[in-house]
Amino acid sequence: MRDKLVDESELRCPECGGIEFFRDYDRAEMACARCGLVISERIIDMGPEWRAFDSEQQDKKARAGAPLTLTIHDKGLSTVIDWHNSRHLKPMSPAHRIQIYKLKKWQQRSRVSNAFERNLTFALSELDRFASHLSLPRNVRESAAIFYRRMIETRLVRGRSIESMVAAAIYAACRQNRIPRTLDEIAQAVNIKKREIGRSYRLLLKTLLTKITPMTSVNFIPRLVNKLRLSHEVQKLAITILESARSMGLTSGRGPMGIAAASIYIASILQQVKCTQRDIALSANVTEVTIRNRYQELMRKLDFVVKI
DNA sequence: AAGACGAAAGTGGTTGA
DNA sequence: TCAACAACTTTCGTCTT
Repeated sequence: MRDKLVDESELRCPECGGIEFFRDYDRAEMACARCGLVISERIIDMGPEWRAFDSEQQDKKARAGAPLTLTIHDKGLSTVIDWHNSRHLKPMSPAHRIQIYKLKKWQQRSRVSNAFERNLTFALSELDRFASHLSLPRNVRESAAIFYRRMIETRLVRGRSIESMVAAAIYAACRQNRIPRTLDEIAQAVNIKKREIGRSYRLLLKTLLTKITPMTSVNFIPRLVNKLRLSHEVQKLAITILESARSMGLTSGRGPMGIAAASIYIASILQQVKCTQRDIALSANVTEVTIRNRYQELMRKLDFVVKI
């Protein structure tokens, strides 16, 4: 299958500047149609053929179905019996119609028959709701779904609230994907006590033997910088400060947000950008006092590292 | 007057017996 | 389960720009 000429409007071949590409799904490559340069490997085609230019193609369009996803309990693969008739066939008799309707009902029941499926169905809809609240990207939702599936498989969810386990899965997925969300934010979005999510999260790590590298304060910097509308230079400097602070062991045992906030504060001073402790404290959800304390610790020990 | 500073008391979570 | 503990917050008076 190497016959698709696609037009990736914003993509250009770095070799010849061509704008048309072959997609080779068998080898998962994309190549320039003019010079043959392989642009990218590992393209994934999970989408159906959405385009249709005439009525004939419109009819053919259904050949692929919706994208495969782990956030629907059967990965979106189940058969759904349509209650309406296809327009290619002759109209159904009323008796036939009733038969089809019953068939549909039982088929739907069997889809979510066992406890596993029922649990998953509910949990994944909750997951989607929570993830929307937190405006999390697709990939985080998918890995949260994977976590949750594994949690059910190891019987971790039994006897515990589905919501808190879903929240723990989301928290784990955020950390795994380096999308910084604090426990506080998640607790607020899902309306569950922070303590409970934390407990579920620890359980998740222990039972699934998952290694998730601890969230470092560096992960919070881009978000804070963005929130405060600071320049990229400030961000780079703040990260440098943070890295040297960490290498000197100044970050252990401290709240990551406080340290991130303090290094941004220092960076903004060094860059001579006006930014008050108050503003940063507000964006970082810590107090000015905490920023001050961290900031002074950092300045005391780092003054010879960061030269003005 | 706004922002920064720092002392002191209070709060909520963790740890270890 | 409980006390000790560290980190962090709240509050408020004072200093600096």
